[in-house]
Amino acid sequence: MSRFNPLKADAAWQKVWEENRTFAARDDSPKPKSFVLEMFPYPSGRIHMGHVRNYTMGDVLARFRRMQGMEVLHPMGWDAFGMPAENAAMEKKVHPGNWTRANIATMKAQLKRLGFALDWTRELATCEPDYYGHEQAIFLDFFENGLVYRKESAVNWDPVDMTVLANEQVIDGRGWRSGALVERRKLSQWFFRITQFAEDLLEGVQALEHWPDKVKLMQENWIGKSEGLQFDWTLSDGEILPVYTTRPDTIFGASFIAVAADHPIARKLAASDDNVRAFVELCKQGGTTAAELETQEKLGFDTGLTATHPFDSAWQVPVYIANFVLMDYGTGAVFGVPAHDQRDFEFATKYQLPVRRVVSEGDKTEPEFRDAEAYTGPGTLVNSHFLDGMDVADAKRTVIRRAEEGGWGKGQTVWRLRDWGVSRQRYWGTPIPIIHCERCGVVPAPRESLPIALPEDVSFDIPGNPLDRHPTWKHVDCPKCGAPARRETDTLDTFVDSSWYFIRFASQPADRPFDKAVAEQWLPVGQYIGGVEHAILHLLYARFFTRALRHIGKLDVTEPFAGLFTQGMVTHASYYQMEEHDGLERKAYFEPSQISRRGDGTAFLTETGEDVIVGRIEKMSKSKKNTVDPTEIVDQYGADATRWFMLSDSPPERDLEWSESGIEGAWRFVNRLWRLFENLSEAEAGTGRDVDLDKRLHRTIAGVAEDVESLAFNKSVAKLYELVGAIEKAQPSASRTDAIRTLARIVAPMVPHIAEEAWAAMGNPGLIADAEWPAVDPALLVDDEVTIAVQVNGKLRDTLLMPKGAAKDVVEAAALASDKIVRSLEGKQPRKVIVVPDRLVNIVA
RNA sequence: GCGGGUGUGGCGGAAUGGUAGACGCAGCGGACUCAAAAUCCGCCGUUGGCAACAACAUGUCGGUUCGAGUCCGACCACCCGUACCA
Repeated sequence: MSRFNPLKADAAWQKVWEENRTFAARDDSPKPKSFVLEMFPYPSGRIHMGHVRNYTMGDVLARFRRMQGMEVLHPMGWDAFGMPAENAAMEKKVHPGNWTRANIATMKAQLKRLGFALDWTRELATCEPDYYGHEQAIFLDFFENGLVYRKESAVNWDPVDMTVLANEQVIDGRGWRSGALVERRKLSQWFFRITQFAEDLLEGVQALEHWPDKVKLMQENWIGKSEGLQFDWTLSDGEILPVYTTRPDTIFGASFIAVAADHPIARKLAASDDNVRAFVELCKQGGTTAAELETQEKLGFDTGLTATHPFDSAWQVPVYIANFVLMDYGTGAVFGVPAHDQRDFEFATKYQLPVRRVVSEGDKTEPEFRDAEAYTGPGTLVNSHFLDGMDVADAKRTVIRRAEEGGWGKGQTVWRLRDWGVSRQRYWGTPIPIIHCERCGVVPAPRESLPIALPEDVSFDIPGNPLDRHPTWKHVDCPKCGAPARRETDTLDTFVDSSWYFIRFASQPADRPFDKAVAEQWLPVGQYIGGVEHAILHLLYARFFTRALRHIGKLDVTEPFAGLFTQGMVTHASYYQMEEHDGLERKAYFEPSQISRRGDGTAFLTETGEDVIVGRIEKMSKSKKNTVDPTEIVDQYGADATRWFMLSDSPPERDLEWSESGIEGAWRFVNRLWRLFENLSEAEAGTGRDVDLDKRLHRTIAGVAEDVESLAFNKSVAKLYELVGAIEKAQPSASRTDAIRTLARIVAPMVPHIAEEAWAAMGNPGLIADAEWPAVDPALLVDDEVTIAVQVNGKLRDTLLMPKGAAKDVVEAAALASDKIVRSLEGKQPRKVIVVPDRLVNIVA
């Protein structure tokens, strides 16, 4: 008997699949269509275990759906634009394109090595003109339909690197790379009008049945709908100040007004008053990190202005400038009701402003507010003139109605969601197809000039955008008037690239982004699988794209992803020693391959014997050096064992801890399978039926199908272990032979190489990848005998083997006759006997 | 702070309100072997007991129920998201 040779089998079957184009999806197939998609990778260099887990899950589902008779689209591509390529260009002096394409080649080979059932004929890379050219066409479509616009917007500007930084790249107010103090700069930038679809995006996400609640909630919060009143206050200098509130009911609890430091009123005052200017400057200081905001003191500056209460012209409230008011939400001005808003309460306490109760809390109705915290709960309006006695909702409606009648305010919905700024001052991205002409202004690039390709001859020696300083690229004649003009040198946010790649996978004509009819055959994606880190931005942007495309009549799909699954991370312990660096303590990490563990859990460097600290179990990352290269594992154990381990043990939505013993267990299982398959082809088939084994087989077929359908791979793995154990123990019989032959098909989606090997060895024609999922005989799913638990006062005392469907009184009699039960009752009379048919008997005594 | 999730043996985890701990990993004992690897058989929550068995046990405390890991209420711990959103 030989051991399974994965190296040989993997390569052989991967070649067969490739030559037969087994996994190429046919647009014209008469079969029902299924689109299985995993989030495409960024080509960072090599694949990591997270990729392997993600793509294995999708692969099992894709192969399973094929076996169920569906035409499956399971494509792969590369999210190939982005910063790391430019960083590599700066550090290693390689062109971003060469670096990226070399990484793609490496990673593609690594993915192929795992035997994924991918349709490589549809492979795409977003950094190639035959992809981003079509993206430019979509940009022009959006532009023509008013979904794209340009506006001045503040950005984080790194004056040394001469580039715009994302918020995540600003650390303690300094650029992450240069360390220079970041400036807020106004730049003219391109925006997608995502807020136009805010309501629809919110309603749509709520209707997605096959999305995790967690992700739906995150999207809802991000869109952030709130309903309230925008209304005017007249200031003592005669200006009108619009204020937005979600609590118009508390209008009679108003204590002060606060405006943002960059509010026009504050700016106007700052121009003539040094004290105001000093305070405004103070507000701009301080970081924007979570920790700092939390501890930051609420600061206010009394402008000396007052505002007239809209319901009482004699009532004046002071107007402050405050550091906690945001200019870009609502109107940049709030009115403070300290009794019923915690933040207002803190502010009022600090500046000794009145705190007046206007909503009752239990039996507390008096206007004097003495509690240590604001009351934000429900109640009846008190001390509020005509609102007294109403509940909060009624009072809100009443105030909004009065404001609208009086012409000084109106009910308004405000969204947290902002329009999507897509301009990036970078080289390695999709050029924005726009030309700036001094005479004609902003002119879209002519369609026939697409794709507008990136120039290859660029340098990264000096900071700034290489496109902007390229000697010729940006100089172009205006398409309208022919005068010398300038190309837009900003490129698109890489999230734009990933907002429509799934459409391009479904249909990829050469002359346009996609064919409407063909794309609609496949879309929406039936099952989308990826990391939860994309729960908000990527998924929201993709949902915006399909809506925008539908809006302009290009594609009749609303939701891009009907089913979503967010898988957990692959984790591993990290190992480090503390070392001193420039007087600072820091961790120096070691790779797991350098480490040996002792029985007590401590660890040391294998080579030197030095102790190392065993750190947290956390996501595999290069910076923590706690990565395990999938390729080394595949080379050692084969693709099937690696895949099997990825599916075992941990529920897919939870983190999976990598372990050496885990992969060895998977390898053992692959060999157990192999022994069954190989002995079958050598030994003569048994005769006679083994009904228990038949039943177990059919239960497993049904159970595994159900588990795979719901992506509960750890459960299907457990069921397969049980079946294999039962087959191993069973005496030879026709049933056992059937079971082994069928087993190959049940495991095929998970361990496809050994399954093909077995399928061929058993003399079957064709490929197991094309075989049908085994049929379940429903008659074998029911048992004729059941084990019934017998409890006394809810505690298990005995079990009975009874025919299925036995009458209640028969079961009860059998239970009461049991020796163990008689003993447990200790002579007490049963007061009550509960019989659950085919399950249990509970005797209450 | 707010929102969400998780909490079960040494570990990963199973369990439509109905026999808690399936399955895997690790460990222990045995078989085979000159020996090892591989493989096979057995044991494996805690405590007491030779055993039969009993008691305890699903983060904590309470509740609903004939019966709770599962439902309800309060709390604790950890993880994730978010950031002064008026």
